Amino acid sequence: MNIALDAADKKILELIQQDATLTHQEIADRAGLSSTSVWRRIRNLEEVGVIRGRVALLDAKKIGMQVNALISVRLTHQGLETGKKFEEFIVEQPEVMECYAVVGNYDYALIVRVSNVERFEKFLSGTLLSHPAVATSTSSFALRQVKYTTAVALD
Amino acid sequence: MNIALDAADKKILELIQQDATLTHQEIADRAGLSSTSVWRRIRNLEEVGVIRGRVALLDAKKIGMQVNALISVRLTHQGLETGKKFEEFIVEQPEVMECYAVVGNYDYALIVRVSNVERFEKFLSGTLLSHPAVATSTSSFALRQVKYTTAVALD
DNA sequence: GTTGAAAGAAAATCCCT
DNA sequence: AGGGATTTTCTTTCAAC
Repeated sequence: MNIALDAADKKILELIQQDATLTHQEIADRAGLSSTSVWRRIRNLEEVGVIRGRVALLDAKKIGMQVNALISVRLTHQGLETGKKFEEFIVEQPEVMECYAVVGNYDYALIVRVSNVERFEKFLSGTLLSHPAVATSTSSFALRQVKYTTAVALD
Repeated sequence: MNIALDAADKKILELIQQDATLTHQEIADRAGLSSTSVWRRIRNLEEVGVIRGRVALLDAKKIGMQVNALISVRLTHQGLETGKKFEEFIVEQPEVMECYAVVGNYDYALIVRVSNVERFEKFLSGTLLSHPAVATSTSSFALRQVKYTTAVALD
């Protein structure tokens, strides 16, 4: 399950986590490798699934998706079946960017992104709270996104 | 500030948010455009900053970054100066994937990713709680990442 | 002003040592 | 693992709508 990375792999991953448009040659120069070697290593990292994919990141504000909400959800029952149903439902909701199963006062933490407060209200009462597995929820709006990175630190 | 997108732009963005390795020709085929047109539109979307960049996403579990923590932070003072210092500090911490300024019982919500619980403990007491602006914090570990997407829904 | 076809440049991929 | 040929893709140009 756990894949070992050498220093060259880590360097490559650090670079492409920040900028996936770098050419193999640019990566090779910065990592002290040949471009063929970079190509082969990236191919391997993709094959074993360390690299899940490459995506374009958008500036959500610039396209009018300005509301970021943090929601805590408590389910009606904590059994496996209820959780499974809820999770399948969550994965299908385009407004939900992230969902974490947690323990404690609530069962799930969600990060939701919508264009405005009306849409949020619609998502909350029309979608989330309408789901039979959901008992209660607590929402708060993010005033600002102080930091957002997809790059995990490789230590 | 807010940039208007037509149907073709939205289709292109939807596709490259899911997979940035698609060629212009593949995008063109799926969006009903020519590859030149796709190229020009993507270039414009980059210039106006709608596309912030392209990055490689990794499978954090496979490289041993298995601990995902959600942390609520309350500052000692809610003045601008304290907040600014804290935010500058947070941006520099590689363990912090996301940070949101919120209102309510606490001031910031953090998502932190580290390799193991020892590293988390080190980050929490050695880094976060050692910062003079931090008054209190509440942490919970994510049992599971149910959903994680970087793709915002364009409606 | 926006489109698409086709040429030219650049990069990715594969082969061979 | 690296150098170089081949293939694919990206970028630019230019003519048409």
